[in-house]
Amino acid sequence: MRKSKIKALEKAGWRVGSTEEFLNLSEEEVNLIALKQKLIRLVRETRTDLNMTQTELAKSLNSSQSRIAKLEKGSPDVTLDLIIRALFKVGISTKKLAKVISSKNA
Amino acid sequence: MRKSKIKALEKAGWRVGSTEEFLNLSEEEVNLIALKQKLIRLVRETRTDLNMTQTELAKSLNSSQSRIAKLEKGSPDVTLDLIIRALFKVGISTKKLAKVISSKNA
DNA sequence: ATATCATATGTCAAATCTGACATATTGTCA
DNA sequence: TGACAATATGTCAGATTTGACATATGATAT
Repeated sequence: MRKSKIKALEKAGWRVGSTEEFLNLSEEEVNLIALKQKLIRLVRETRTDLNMTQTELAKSLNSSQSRIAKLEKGSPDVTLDLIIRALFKVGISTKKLAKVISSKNA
Repeated sequence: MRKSKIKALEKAGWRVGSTEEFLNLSEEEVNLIALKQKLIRLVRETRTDLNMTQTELAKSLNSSQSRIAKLEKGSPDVTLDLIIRALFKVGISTKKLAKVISSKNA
């Protein structure tokens, strides 16, 4: 965004900044969200590769289809704990896990 | 198995770690616990390397010293989310994170 | 089009986790 | 020894996450 435009917007009463700033997200929260996104993608990819349904994965985790759907959709109330348990359940190794974590976001 | 059950059993004198089979801990729960242990170690190591106190780390995370103490002691009620946020707060990169995750337990 | 299976969305009570606080323990100085 | 800082432990009310359920939407057959 052009500086002149930013100034103009600020004059009009807008606060111009990054999305993170707007949402008041701290650095480690941003990093955590990015990490979750990578892992969530991996859950869905791996699950579908195994021709497994959300319902099947849910049952094996003593969870429910709706929760897995929320997980894969990135619902903010899903913990990293559940994501990681799902990953282990679909057979992801710590090595693969590490690889994905250190990879750049798509 | 629920954490509350594990806690109850431990209070009653059982050692959970060594009686996995009897307690019917599933594979992904065991893996999750092992993963947490690795990361917990990394939190303490990195924090002390930075000459940072638990109180200081807690404040920067809007948490409390007692929670960080529990985290570093491996209290079962501490989520992976909090552990990872702590790691990012002490400056761990995703690369380093990945390295530790794929490393063997000491 | 309709039957069927998979996924998405909304709600909620119960389970779990949280920061806060008090207090105890440990370590480290003089 | 005692004072002091750091860490550990216990408790708890409030906040968040959970599985469960109902239901909607989507996808894919026949």
